[in-house]
Amino acid sequence: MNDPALTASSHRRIRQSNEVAALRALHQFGRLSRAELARKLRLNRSSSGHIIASLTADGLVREAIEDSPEQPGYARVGRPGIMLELVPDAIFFLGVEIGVEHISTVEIDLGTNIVSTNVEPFDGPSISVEAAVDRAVSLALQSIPASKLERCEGFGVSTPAQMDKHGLVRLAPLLGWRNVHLADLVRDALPLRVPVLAENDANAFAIGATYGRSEAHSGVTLFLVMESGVGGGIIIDGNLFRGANGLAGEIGHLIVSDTPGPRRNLEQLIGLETIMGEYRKTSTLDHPTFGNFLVDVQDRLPSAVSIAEQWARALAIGLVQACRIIDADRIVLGGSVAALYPLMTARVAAHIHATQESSFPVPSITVNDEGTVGSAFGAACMLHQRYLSLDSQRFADDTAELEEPGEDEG
Amino acid sequence: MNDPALTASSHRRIRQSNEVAALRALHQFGRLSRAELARKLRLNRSSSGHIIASLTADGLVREAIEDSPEQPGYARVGRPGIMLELVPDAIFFLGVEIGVEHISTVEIDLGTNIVSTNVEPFDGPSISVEAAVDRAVSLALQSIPASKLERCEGFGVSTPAQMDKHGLVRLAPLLGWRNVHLADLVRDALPLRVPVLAENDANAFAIGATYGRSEAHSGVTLFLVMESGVGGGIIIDGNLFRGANGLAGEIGHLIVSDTPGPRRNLEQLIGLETIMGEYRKTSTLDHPTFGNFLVDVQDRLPSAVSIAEQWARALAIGLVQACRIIDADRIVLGGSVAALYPLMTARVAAHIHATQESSFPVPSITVNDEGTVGSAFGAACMLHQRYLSLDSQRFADDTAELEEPGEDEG
DNA sequence: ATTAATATGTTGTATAAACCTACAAACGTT
DNA sequence: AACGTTTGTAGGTTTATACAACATATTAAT
Repeated sequence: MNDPALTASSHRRIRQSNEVAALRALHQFGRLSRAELARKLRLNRSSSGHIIASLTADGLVREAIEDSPEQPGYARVGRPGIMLELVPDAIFFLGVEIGVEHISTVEIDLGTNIVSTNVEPFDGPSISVEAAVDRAVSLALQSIPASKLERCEGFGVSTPAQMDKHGLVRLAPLLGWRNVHLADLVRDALPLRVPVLAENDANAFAIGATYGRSEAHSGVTLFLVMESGVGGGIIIDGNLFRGANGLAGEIGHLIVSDTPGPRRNLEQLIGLETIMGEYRKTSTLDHPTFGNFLVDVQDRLPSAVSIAEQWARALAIGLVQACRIIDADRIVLGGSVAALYPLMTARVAAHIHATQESSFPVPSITVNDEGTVGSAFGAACMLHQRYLSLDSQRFADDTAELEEPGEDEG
Repeated sequence: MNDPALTASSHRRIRQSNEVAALRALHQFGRLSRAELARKLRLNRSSSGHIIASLTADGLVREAIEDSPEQPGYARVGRPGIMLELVPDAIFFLGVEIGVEHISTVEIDLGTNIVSTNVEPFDGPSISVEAAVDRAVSLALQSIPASKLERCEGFGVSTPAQMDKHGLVRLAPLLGWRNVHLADLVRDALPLRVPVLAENDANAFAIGATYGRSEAHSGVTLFLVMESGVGGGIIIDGNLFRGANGLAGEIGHLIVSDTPGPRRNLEQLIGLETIMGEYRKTSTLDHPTFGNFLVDVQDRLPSAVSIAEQWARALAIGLVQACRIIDADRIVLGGSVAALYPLMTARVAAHIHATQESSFPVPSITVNDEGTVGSAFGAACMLHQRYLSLDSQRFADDTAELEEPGEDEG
């Protein structure tokens, strides 16, 4: 009906917007004085003081105790400012990943530090959505004392599924779901009333890997998660780019084969499945693992190197193709297969140069070192991000919560 | 230094933001009463009145004379509102396209109506940047009376080049340019001090084809310009997505060949050059034109149909590849080759379905019917868009214009 | 050690712009 | 003609920022 960018700013909204900006600045820069904040926000010093007073009253911000390591950069003159910081345990957010083989949960605080994690084996395909949601919710809440629950300010879910931005799952082939409103199910299963967001696991991973990172704050980052499947996500200026149907960055389904024969997509060429399939043919071990493969590659065992070389080539082609379309300046590799990249950096670079025209820029490629809870962490970060935005529930109280179902474009 | 999204809203900014929102709403919806505007902007009716008064005083908005065609939809009750509209000739914007073979210029008014156009033959490769800029500027200004000049509020340039968002051309292979600051050159060549923006021609075309269109106001549109070369642009929620280096959407360099032999990119498969090359081999005419080819395809001449079929297949593969990455919900085809699409709609759709997995959504495909000045028009639209934003020069007067060179990420 | 210089945090006042309420005006309906 | 409904406008209120002034804390200089 009306564009989000079109809504006007009322009086309350100014303060809200500025409080949010202050919180974001504190999150991004860690510690700031009121005066520094005022400069960053192009705000008067006194206004900055008022905003901080309000945030302090809410328990979100406090004056840091004197242990600042005294930046050695430049000797500052004049009265030193009182450093301010977010109060980490003022509130917290939960993220869960409902995977195919496990459920992971993460609790993060206002400083996006991981407070605790849980992982539990899980047989996704054999379990109904409702049961999966129940398991996920109880696992996430099990280590949270009841007294702390009310400080929860958001619950994020990530799962390998195509879903729209409202959390309506169109299709989750690996879990056998179809047309279920995951976000609503989680909302109903929760014993608290907090914002709930659901997102594709690769997208969530991408958010988690970039959220708060100052490098990712501007520019285009392509995130690749390589496990059995190959998923991906795109972060533009620090925000997830979902595309029209949440499928943006689903790079695993790119067609890469330029070999004769059946058409093969990137997932079939660089996924764990394929690597291990090839490796098993040549390995002398009974039950070769991916770790064995990495060692063999490192030892330059020809059979393993050959597999890795194929992988490097397919990866390079896939990345070049993707960059022709989104022109990323940063590529981040994640998932267990990413461990192969450091051994093949030069070969991947060579294939990239061989594949694309020389006038095109080459993006930087890095490996993400998050643990196994990356996707759940990203889901939690989504709610942190939401909290530090004008959509925050912090401001939902006064607005009359006008019900407008189906307002968005279908 | 500080993120754009991080700057706070001061007092002036609120009004500015609301004036901008009002102008945008009027541009988007054409005519609105004060009360309608207030509802759209979620603003109080009286505030809406104040904002309109201010805009009217500036000569940008006026009360429409009584000729509204009286929407027959629903009989409205109560006092009818006074319709407001933008004053089209309050200000104007100029756009020029410095092409390889011609220079085109467009003048648009505040309502983004085309007021006048000029086209002039031009031999790009043989002419220096400075001379090209001079020619472009004088052609754009030649039909503008001096008295009107001061109402110019922006000048846009489009040209086939890789350039950053500041208008610094990295490389323009077709024109032989390298590392020239096109926007600065144009700024210096202009006898007026107005905002100047430069953009890649395909990107500009994409803006022009979607700007103001309500369909494009949300969602992801992939725009394809098919001439001798094949360029492209991506519009996300009504805004151009440039990527890290302005190369986003440069789909012509996608690798599509899955045939054995040399690797071929999309441009080499669906560009005018290729089609005509193949067509010349089979045509009985002395100097076959693309028009002849279209007729032959329409007449189902086997040789022509075969060429078109190859084209349809390559196009389908390219589009599917692109959608795997950006998940577009709308594809717009432009350039002279786009005329082939209506004859091949079914074949393209068939190839799309054959190429991608059935679970993926199929974007809608349409043909853009802009004239030859599309790219220059888009360049002008960029400045219209800028004028209707908080970056508008309208607001630059009071702010102290603090010079901060090199502030952006390098 | 005292003074000057500089930057910070706080306070009180001014101002801008939105909100709210009320009311006259303009139109359709009864 | 009376009534209900919606619009546009005017006066008063609210709120959050800007501005100016001042006390405070620290470094540099005399």
